[in-house]
Amino acid sequence: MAQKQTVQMLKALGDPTRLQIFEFLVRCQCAVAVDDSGGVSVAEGPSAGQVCCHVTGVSQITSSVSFHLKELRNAGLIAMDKRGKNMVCAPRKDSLRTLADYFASLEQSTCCKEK
Amino acid sequence: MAQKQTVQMLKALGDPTRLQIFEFLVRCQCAVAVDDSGGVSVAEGPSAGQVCCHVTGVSQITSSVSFHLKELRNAGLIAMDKRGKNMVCAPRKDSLRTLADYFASLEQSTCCKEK
DNA sequence: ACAACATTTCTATAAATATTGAATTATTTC
DNA sequence: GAAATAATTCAATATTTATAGAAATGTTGT
Repeated sequence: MAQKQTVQMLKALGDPTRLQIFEFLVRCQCAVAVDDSGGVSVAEGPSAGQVCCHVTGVSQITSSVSFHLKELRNAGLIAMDKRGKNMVCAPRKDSLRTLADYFASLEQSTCCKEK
Repeated sequence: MAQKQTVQMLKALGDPTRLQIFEFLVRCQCAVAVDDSGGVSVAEGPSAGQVCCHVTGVSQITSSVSFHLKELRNAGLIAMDKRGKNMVCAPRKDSLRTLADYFASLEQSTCCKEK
């Protein structure tokens, strides 16, 4: 893979707010599965508004969350689909795999095994 | 692990110059192993000067490389040992393991397997 | 068409970060 | 002890990035 894209992903996650958002989206894929409110399905993931409410627990500027979500999408870390008024967000599994593999292979390439 | 430290590592690697430096250090642990010049041992890793020369291939401001190396060290990604006039740098394996595990576990926690 | 809602875009501001060269510190060698 | 070398610190600048609120866009329901 191009190094440029790796940098983009790492930079996107190298911000506390964005990592929080991203982790929420990943975890939420599970949490929402048992949510019977019907508002959000597992396949869909939470809306930007839900992400927004979650970030600080109480209030959060929507435009700020919008900005960070766009950064995550531009880095290829999440997918965003428009569903009516809402913007439905979900993590991209391939990006997680890419990053996990990247660090695993770096770990392998270190010949010097001790300490 | 603390989320704060994860962010710090990702931010440090989310810069093209630093990722280049870091990858060089990781690869060099192998490359140097077969180097018979005797100048650098496997256990030691390359010096900051060698890193400096490598980054752009030809010339690179030393203070800039020094800055980036410090960032990598502060993030816990590399170790730096003073050896006479030189600063010997080597990647920290535990950090690679930590990051590989982090993304692997995130990948696992996504219930929604399809797509 | 109008009102309510969700999200994005715009504009301005503040804060963090990268880059550069000069000056400084520390170490080796003569 | 002085010169040479390696690396860091310092100070100035340029660039990028995050934050915030207002305005604009687009969608739903009446």
